[in-house]
Amino acid sequence: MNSQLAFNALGDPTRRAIFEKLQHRPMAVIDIADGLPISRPAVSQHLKILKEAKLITLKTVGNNNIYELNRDGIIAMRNYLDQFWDDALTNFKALAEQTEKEKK
Amino acid sequence: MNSQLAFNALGDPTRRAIFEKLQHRPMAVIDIADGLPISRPAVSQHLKILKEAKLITLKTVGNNNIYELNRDGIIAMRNYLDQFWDDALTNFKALAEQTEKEKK
DNA sequence: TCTATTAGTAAGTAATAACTTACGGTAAGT
DNA sequence: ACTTACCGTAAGTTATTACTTACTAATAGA
Repeated sequence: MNSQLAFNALGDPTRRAIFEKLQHRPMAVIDIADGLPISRPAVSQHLKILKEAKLITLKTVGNNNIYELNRDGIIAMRNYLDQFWDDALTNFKALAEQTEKEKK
Repeated sequence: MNSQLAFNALGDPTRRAIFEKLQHRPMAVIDIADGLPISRPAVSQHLKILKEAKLITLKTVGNNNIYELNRDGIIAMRNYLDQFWDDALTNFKALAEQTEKEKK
C-alpha cells in the first residue's frame, strides 16, 4: 500500500547497491560492507532505512545480523507502478471521451 | 533497462507528487505548480529530472509545455523489480541446493 | 507593436542526507 | 574471565540537492 518509504529508500544509489548485493544471497552486515566504499556504520544506517521500508528483513544468528530481501516490499512497489499506470489509462480514456462530447 | 535515473527521480516526495498529478491528466507547468508549496521554477527543475528519467514526456503547444506520463519509464521500473525478484529466487534456490549437497 | 502569459536556466542559499569517528553492548572462542 | 568479532547508535561534519530570486526568451492577444 504505502510504498512511499520504499521509493525513498531505493532513491539512493548506495542503498540500491546494497539491495542488489542481497539479491545474490542473504548476508551479514560485515559482508555487505565489504567492497563498498563506505564505513560499516554507514552501511548499518542504510540497512535500517531499507528495513523500515520493508524491502529487507533481518534475522540474528549468534552475533551476526543476517539481512535478506523481503518480497512484500518489492511486490508493493511493483503493484504501485501497475496500479498507477492502470489508473492513468482509465483517467485518460475518460478525458478523451469527455472532450469528444464537448465537440458536439 | 537502466532504470537508475527513474529510481533516483521517484526518490523525492515532491517529484512523486508531481508524478501523481500527471496521473489525472497531462498538464501545463503552471497547472502542475498550482497547489504545490514550491515555486514554479522549482517545479521546472523537477520536471527536467523526471523527463531525463524517461518518466514523463513533453509537448509544446503555443506557450504551454504540456507534460504527460511516459509509459516506457514506468514499465522499465516495473520490469526491473520483476526481474530482480525472479533472479533472487533463482539464486536462493541454487544456494539451497548447494548447501544441501554439502551436508552429505 | 506593445503587453501579458508561460516557461527554462543561472546563481546563490537553505535544508537535507550521507558519511565519519567514537562508543557501548552482546555473543563466541580461548 | 578475558579477548575478539560483530553490530547498532550518537554526535558532529561534509556533501548533496532542493529551493528562491533574478533574468531571458518565446508565443498569444489587444
